[in-house]
Amino acid sequence: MESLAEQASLSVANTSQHLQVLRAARLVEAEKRGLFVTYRVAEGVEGLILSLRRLAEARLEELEQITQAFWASRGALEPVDGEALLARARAGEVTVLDVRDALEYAAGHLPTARSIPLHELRARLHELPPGVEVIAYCRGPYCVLAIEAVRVLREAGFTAARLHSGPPEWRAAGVPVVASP
Amino acid sequence: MESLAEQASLSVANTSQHLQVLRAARLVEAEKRGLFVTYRVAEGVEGLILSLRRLAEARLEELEQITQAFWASRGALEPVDGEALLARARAGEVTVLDVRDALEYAAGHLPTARSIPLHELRARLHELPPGVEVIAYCRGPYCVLAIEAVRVLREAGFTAARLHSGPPEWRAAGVPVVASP
DNA sequence: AGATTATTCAAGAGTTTTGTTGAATAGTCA
DNA sequence: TGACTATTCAACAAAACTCTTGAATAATCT
Repeated sequence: MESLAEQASLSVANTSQHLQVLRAARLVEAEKRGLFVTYRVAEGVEGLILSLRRLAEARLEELEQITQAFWASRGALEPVDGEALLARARAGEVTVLDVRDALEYAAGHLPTARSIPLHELRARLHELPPGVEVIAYCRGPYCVLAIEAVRVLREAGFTAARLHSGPPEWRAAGVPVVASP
Repeated sequence: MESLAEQASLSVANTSQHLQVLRAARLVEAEKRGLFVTYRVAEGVEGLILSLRRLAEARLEELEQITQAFWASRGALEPVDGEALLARARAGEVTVLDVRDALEYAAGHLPTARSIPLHELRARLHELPPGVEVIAYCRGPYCVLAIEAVRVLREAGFTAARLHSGPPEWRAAGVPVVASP
């Protein structure tokens, strides 16, 4: 909650009110665990959001144009995808990097991924095996964290690329997404 | 447009404004044909609405309870479904009846259906072949026109039942839906 | 028990959305 | 061309939503 309010840059009270509304609408579920309350997006809601986005992509040509231009202007960040990635990661050929906040990583991430939030990346570059290609991801196609991460990694001499998709897409596609305790 | 404003019981100007907003959002398409403008829900939007409804049905148990109670209180209107209906209709064993407005019928209806808007039904009962079972439908599961139609038909001595689904569901399921010129 | 912390509640201000009214535009028919 | 009709525009009023502030509640720690 604390963390949600901060990420949305809203007051804590306002965030709480929003969550109450969403809870009354059964779109999120709350679980009280000691002093904290954990909120979870309800089953099926993520899928609807993805459907909505697909419709938007299908109908708004200018959206595609804008995002294309944006990505192009950020340098050639060719999207990488596919499940072969998992095998390559297990074999140590690539490092899969989750650059979202630690709490988001804990809530669900790719099995082989390690967590370094973007704002800590520059200071923790030494944790990455040198000379190994890095594949960074964040929340999905419209999240810019991984784009920035790739920039930082390339500046530091790494071969780096961005994974276009994120946890919501993987869950929808049946790709395993694990949570940390 | 005229007809949309009336059905929504909104002023014509207000209806026009809503449609302009929806058009700017690419959710509806407009086509000017002489003095009138024809509006059409854009491709894919109907599907999103169905997805949204499915989510609502899945998550809101009270919705199911309310609708069950409502239908039960309206008498035993067992829902009838399936494509065998089309065959039976072609064979003349049942009359399929569309009780929506004439314009809605024209925009798309079941191939074998004939149109009698609900408010004209009592006066046009004689058009129906006597002694033949009638299956009435309207806009879909949450539309009450067909429920009322069944009541009227039974009062008049017909064997009548309600088709639970409507054109949006059929289109999503690939059932043929035809339009009148 | 008392202090501390995370979350929720309640009242009010600011902003956005929705609706109304009356006039303007554009196409049709005589 | 001029009268007519369907639709849209523009300005304003009403309603709903969002956010802030300050206090209340509930669980934890010392």
